Amino acid sequence: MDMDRARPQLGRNLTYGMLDSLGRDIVLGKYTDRAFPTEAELTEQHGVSRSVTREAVKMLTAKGLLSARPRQGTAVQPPANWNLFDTDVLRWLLERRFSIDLLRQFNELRVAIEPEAAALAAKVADVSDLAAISAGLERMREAERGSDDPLDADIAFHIAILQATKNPFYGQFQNIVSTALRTSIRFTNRIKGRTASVEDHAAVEHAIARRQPDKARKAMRHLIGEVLVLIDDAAENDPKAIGA
Amino acid sequence: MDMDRARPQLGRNLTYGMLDSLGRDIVLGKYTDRAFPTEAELTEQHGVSRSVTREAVKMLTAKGLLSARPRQGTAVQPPANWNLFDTDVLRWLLERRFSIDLLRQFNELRVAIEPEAAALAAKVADVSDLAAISAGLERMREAERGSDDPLDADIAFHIAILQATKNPFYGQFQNIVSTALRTSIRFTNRIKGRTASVEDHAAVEHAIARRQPDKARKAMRHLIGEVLVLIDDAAENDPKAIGA
DNA sequence: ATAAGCTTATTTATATGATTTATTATACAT
DNA sequence: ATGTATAATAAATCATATAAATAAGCTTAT
Repeated sequence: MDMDRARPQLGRNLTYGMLDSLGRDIVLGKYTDRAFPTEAELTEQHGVSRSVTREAVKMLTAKGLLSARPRQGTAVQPPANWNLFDTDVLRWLLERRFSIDLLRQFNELRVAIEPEAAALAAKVADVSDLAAISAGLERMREAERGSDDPLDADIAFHIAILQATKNPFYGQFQNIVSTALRTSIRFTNRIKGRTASVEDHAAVEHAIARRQPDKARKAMRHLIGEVLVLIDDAAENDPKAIGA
Repeated sequence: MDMDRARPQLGRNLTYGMLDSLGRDIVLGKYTDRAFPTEAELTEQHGVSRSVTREAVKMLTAKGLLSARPRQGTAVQPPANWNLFDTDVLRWLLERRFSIDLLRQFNELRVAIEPEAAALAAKVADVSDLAAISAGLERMREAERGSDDPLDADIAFHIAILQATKNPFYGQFQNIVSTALRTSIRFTNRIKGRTASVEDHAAVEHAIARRQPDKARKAMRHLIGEVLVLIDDAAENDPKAIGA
């Protein structure tokens, strides 16, 4: 009846293991057509104590996935209430059956955030910020020659720009962009031998270093626009969800 | 030594009351120069059970404000780890000693998100979306005549556009924008008799209804640009934090 | 018939004690 | 110095008991 004991290795401890397990199940839609288990049932199914169950449920509540009321039980919240900017939630979403729709929607967000971040960076970046951005670009060049990891380099570049804005709201997207890029890499790599265009990235870096906000914005917009085109093409060629 | 018993009226129950109380304290910086209490100390100080304490701490952990490890205790995470897109966290931040800096930074985010949302809406909004946007605008007109609440109307308009994008990542900003606008209203109203320009909002609505993404983007950008100018002026005239 | 009030069953919420595990500082030995 | 055992500490876990909230059904007065 159970066989689903929490696996501590998935998290720091039982609570985190259960958090991860339940989070995945919820996002996978396991409970769309049936009631979410009661506290007592969860406890039995996972073979843990009530404390562990309750604390995992409370964390999922804090992330917007669940709500609990006496007598009524615990219920999955509508997806609109889920906090997509929580890296756990975002990771669960991206790791489930891969959805090209979600990837497109995420990049529709990037095309808003990152060009504006580049423009801001061009205004307020200090020398160490500029150094970090240049370093990211340099890593991309090295990756092209095979001596660095292309994904890590790409991420480092985008992260450095978000950091350079000195705006904590843009800073938030560091984790979010990292998570999303890391999880969607299998897909992006499949599209073609495609390594991200170093030229396009260099144009962004150049504009920021020269303190040209408008140019930086346009260059970044072009760069992410390319990704969106790529995604739309892929969606046409292979309309069904891609990959696994 | 304590006198700080949790007040259930602040939340649905003791746990939520404690969540709110601790969240405020953390954001206020109460623990920047001293260690965060241990589980046992929190329990005693707030006059609640360990269950309540642990569950509140777990929720704050899920929101990025705390982390707990055996032997080391529970510690406040650096602000960069806080999930600013969690409405609780955002509300705590905005409700503490008011910071005009935070308001500016938030509107630097809006100037990225909302113009792009308007452009997207111009592309994909359906009739009911357009109706909701028009309804928001109409409410603003009514508010101008005194027969509706200006803040609610303004929020409804912006929310409707985010909703119309059909993109869940933009949808997330509905709660965030609502929270921020609602909390910063005291400030914005103080700047001048200032009601938001209905004309500027009408331009956005018009462009979306006519399916003109570029015009919609520009109109929205102009609108929020005005707010930023307002904030920067206020910051110059009164460089110190405003309000309370 | 209908609405208000009462009862009951169910589920989360709270409290508390005991035990276990993870971590780190310290003492000790090599 | 470097590694190893030990002790101390705080969270993590388990177990159990009691309280509070509330949905649903039942009763009763009108």
